[in-house]
Amino acid sequence: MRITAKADYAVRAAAVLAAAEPGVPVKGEAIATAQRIPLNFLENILRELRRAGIIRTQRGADGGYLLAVAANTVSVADVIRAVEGPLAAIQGVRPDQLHYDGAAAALADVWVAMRASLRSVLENVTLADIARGELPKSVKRLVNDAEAWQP
Amino acid sequence: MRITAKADYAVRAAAVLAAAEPGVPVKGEAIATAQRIPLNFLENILRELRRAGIIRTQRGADGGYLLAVAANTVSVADVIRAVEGPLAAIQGVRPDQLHYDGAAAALADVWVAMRASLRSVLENVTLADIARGELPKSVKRLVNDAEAWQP
DNA sequence: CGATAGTCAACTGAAGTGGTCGACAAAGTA
DNA sequence: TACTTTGTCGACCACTTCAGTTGACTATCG
Repeated sequence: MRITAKADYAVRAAAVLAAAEPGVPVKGEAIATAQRIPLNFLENILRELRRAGIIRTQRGADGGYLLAVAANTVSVADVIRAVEGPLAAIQGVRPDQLHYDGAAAALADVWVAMRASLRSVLENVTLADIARGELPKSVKRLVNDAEAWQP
Repeated sequence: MRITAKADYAVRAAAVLAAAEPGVPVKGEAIATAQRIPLNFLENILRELRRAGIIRTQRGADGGYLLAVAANTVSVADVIRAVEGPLAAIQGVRPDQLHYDGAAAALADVWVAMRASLRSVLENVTLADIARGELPKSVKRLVNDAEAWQP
C-alpha cells in the first residue's frame, strides 16, 4: 500500500503545470527545482504523462511542458494511473475479478470496498484543486478528522 | 497501490483460523491447501503473525495454528500491518509527516485523506466478519454501489 | 547555424517479491 | 527412550521493480 516516488513526482509535477499561467510552457528544469525532483527522472515521468494525453510539450528555446487539458478535468487518480497502472491491485489482479474459496470468500468484497474508498478520494481531487489549495468538501472532511493524523 | 501476495495470504490464513473451531489448532498444511498457498511461504507469514501476537501455535502431533485473540478484535488492517508495515506510505514516509513546497502543498492533505479512507474500510472489517461472510454496513454500502465494480 | 530544450533507449545498483530448502526444536505416542 | 509429527528459523534464490543516470538524438526558435 505505498505510493511510489514516481507517482508522487508525477502528481507534483502536474500540480506545478496546473498552477502555471495557461498556455505558457514550463521548463523541465523549473519543475525539477521547484519540487526537488531529479531532472532526468522527471523527464521520464513527464514523457509518460504526455503519452497518456495529460500534458503536452513544446520543444526548442522557450519550450517546456503544459497541461493538455483543463486542470479541473484531471484527477489525481488519472495521473497515478498514467504512470503506475491500475489504482488498486491484489497480486496484480483487479479487485473486481478475483474470488476466494472457503473462509476467505468475503475478502474479495473487502478489496472492492477498499478500492472504492480509495477512488472516492483520488478521483474527486483535481489538479486545479491542488494548485489552488482548496480540496473538495468530502475530502476536507476526512482531513479535518483528528483521527486521520494519528500515525 | 498494490496488495502483495504476502498480505493477501496473511489475511486469508487468518480468516481460516477465525472460521475454525475455537481452541482447536489448524495445521499449516490444512491452511495451505484450503487457500492454495505454498506451504513454505505460508509458514514464513504465519511466523510473522505470531510475532505480532495475532496467532499462537501448538507444536508436535495434533499441533497447528490458532488465533491468539478473539476474531472480532482483529481487523484486516492489523493483519496487513503485521506483515507489511504501515498501511499507507509515500516513498516510505507516513502521510502525516510529509510536506510539499509550492503548487503541490495541498497534496499532503490528499495523501492523509487517502489513508483515512483506506482505514475506514480496513480498520472496520474484522476476521470474524470475513469468516462469517457478513461485512459491516458501511463497507457493504461501498460494495453494493455498481460503480465499485467498474474496472 | 547554433543554442535551447524535449525524446528516447539502454543501463545500473539496490531493494522488494515470491518463493524454496535444510537443519533444528518441541510435543505427543508407542 | 525412540519415533513421528508438527512448528521454527535462517539462509538462499531468481526475478522484477524502483529510482534513478547516461548519452546520443531531434525539434524549434532567433
